[in-house]
Amino acid sequence: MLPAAHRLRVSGEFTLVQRRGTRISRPTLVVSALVRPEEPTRVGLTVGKSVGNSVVRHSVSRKLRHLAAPHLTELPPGTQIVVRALPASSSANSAQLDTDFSEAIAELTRRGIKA
RNA sequence: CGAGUCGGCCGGGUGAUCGCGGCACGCAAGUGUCGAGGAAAGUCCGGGCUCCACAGGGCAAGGCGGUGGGUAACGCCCACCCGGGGCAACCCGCGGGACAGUGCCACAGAGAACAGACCGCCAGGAGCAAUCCUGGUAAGGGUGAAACGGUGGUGUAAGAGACCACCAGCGCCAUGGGUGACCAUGGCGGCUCGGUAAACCCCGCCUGGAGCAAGACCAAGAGGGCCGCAAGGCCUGUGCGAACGAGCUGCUCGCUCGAUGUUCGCAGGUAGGUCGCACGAGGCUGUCGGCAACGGCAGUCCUAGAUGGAUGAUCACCAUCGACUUCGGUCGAUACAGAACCCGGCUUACAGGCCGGCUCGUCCC
RNA sequence: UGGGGUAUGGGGUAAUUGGCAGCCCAAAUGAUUCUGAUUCAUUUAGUCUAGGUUCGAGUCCUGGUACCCCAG
Repeated sequence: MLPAAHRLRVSGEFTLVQRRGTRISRPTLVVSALVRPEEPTRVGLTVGKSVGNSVVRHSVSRKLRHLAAPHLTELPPGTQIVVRALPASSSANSAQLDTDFSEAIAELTRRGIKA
């Protein structure tokens, strides 16, 4: 699970990462990332209304938040990540979400992340 | 045993490892402990709480609507009354007023609201006849959701509450019962008056406005400042523009304030932290009062508090359901749904299961 | 959190005292043509949902569902 220090909180930071960052998409989610070396590594989640009702959205965001924790150390320091959940994620179990997220992170490190 | 009806309850369980949020202890590492619901939902009513407003008069606007009780309050709940449905248990009802006034009742039909006469029936007259004219009548026919009492008789040219008996309905009176809505019995009256107020309306009762992003405090602040490394966000001074009025939170009268002014808009938007914020119309148990809703008393318990927003992941065993089965098991699934200031209700969603009351039918003793 | 609105065939839209649910496009069938387009004729299909008031409801009332908008 993510401690509070590693969460993205401010609305402006979300738009910044999603607009300027590198973007990788998988069937269940879209990952945007941006390196800002002076910041701690942080992750933010966006789970829209199209995913499902409140119970489904919370369950998806809990799974994603749990999955993000082990990847924090592999990333370059100061990486800002925004994970946007797509409607397909409502029916996916956590194993599928894990493979999608890990692939996305691997793709990001291979391609390199914008600064 | 079958069919039905009403009500209450549960909402997967146990354990292990790794994590998240609050609180307590600790210098720290960490340890301990607590951590979603019956609807947390929809936001449809009612209240607490907070701020604003509150000299007064008038007019609007909205809501509610049998009676009695419960409650902090309610449009909620309980009991009863009345009307309708059901063999019954029981269910349903925005259930005041149509003699205050206005409006509407399509089509059909002669006629749809101070009744009226198409066919018909009867009498008189005209005519060779078919038929026509005048008058009486409203029993029968037909139309309609609805046609100005029903059945039987007396009566009559034919008929008719014209008269009589019974019944229905309306009004009044008396007696009895009930706190009351109302009910029962008896008598009298004229003989009989449509529906719609979830149409306008009338009557009675109730309602100041906004909402925890309410609101309070701390910090800082004068041509700038605060938070942030930054991107960016914020506070006010100030500037520009518009109006001449503004306030009394619907309108108006009236009153008060105001040109060094007031209001609105734009530059320029809801926050850095703390509190509010988890002990409350609170839960459980017992007992007493009450048909019940509910209330009194005693004992006992403390039970989420986030702010991009905490409940997740993996595994084992069991439970329930489904599919397959070589009957050993294997595989899959586990409803509706997630607290955001807090309570009381209503409404809606819900896999599956448990318990109880009552009614009807059949059989047996 | 507070407030407002909409829902009518597949799509877009009418319907006022409450009295036969229309119109355009689309679709289907047929005719015209050697074939297609155009044109003509015909047809299918609808009041978001559950109740209530009324003789009668798209319209009035209540609850619900979905969507949209406004303010903070």
